[in-house]
Amino acid sequence: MSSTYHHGDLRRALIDAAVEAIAETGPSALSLRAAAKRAGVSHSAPAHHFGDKAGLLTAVAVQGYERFADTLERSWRRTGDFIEVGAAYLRFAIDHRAYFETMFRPELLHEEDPDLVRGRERARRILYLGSAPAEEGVLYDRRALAAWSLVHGLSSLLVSGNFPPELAADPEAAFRAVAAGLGELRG
Amino acid sequence: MSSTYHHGDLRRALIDAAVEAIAETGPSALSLRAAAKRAGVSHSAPAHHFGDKAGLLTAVAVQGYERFADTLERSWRRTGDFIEVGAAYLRFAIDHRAYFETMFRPELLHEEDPDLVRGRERARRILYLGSAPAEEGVLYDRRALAAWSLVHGLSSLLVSGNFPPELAADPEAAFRAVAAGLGELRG
DNA sequence: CGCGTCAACTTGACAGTGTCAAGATTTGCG
DNA sequence: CGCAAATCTTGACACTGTCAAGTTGACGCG
Repeated sequence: MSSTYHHGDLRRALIDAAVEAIAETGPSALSLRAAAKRAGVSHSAPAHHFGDKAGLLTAVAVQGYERFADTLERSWRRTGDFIEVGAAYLRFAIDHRAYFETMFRPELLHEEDPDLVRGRERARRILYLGSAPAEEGVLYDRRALAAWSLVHGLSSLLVSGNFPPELAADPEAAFRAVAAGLGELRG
Repeated sequence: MSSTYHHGDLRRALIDAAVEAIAETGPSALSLRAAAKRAGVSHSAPAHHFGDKAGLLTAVAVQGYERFADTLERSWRRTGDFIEVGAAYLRFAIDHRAYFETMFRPELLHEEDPDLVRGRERARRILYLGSAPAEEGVLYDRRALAAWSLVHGLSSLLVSGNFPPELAADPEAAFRAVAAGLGELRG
């Protein structure tokens, strides 16, 4: 039967299936066989395209980094504001939780994968350097690192359920409130 | 043979074995059978004490939260300074990486476990309220939430390998530099 | 048009995993 | 001393990732 053999776009279909499954159970509980079943193919079809379980998760992470970097870049261009980019970051973590969780779980990925390295590097460049044009020698902007840490911490705490319940209802508002009052921390 | 039966302190031994294993492979790759072998008992001894794989990980997380809260509390008493507590937080994440990673991975734990809830609550109280005495109605201190997010983000990024390489060598110094310049973010 | 080569996918097998039921051993309490 | 309960083991089951071998289909070349 020609419908099963040569699916045509199985790679993409498997990634989509994996993302769905991850959204339900988290990345560490992803099962290759379950993803294969979801895509309607045999249990070892994923291995052919991704080699490995880590290979499939790496492909998910790569796609995640692409969308992530696109989102951040767009937000930078539109607003040029740290706070707004931070809010976009937070929204990405919430709306694309499956991607977000997979991206920051290196023990499940092929860290040396060229596409992954490239995607990560692109996202890092946006986050480290902030609005500063890529000066030679300047490897990071301290303000950007602070902003990144803050919003990544908020996102991680939120996604992992370690957030004050009364703030979890509107995390973006909480983020804006916290960010607006950052100066108080110094005193 | 009386040496294998009635180990006497198997529960603790299994937790220790689990912590060692987690330190090597991460919490999601923990194997009950491997932990049992490490402790020198049969493959299903862990189930008797912890019921579940999630049960063992929960026990690890509970112990982690206890040590974590002790560390933070001690730092508060000694210094009374946000920055110093943050530094202690960061050091804990680095020095007790296995605990730290397990604590913030809810999909692997029994979230409703009373000991876990208690431990988490204790840590949260320290982190949310900061130095403020537990006023009624005040559920969190904005400065504390900002500090917590910042240092948790730094810790997570560091532990997950998403840190500028030249800063990863001395993360505490990086944290202090970032925290000291936080006010700049507002402008 | 036919054929062969190659990629895409399947089938079957293997060791390892978590979990459960049943059994064996030891402790402690009456 | 003896019995009940707690502790641990043994054996089994379904499921997992991975690998080798086989099957099917597409595509270019004669």
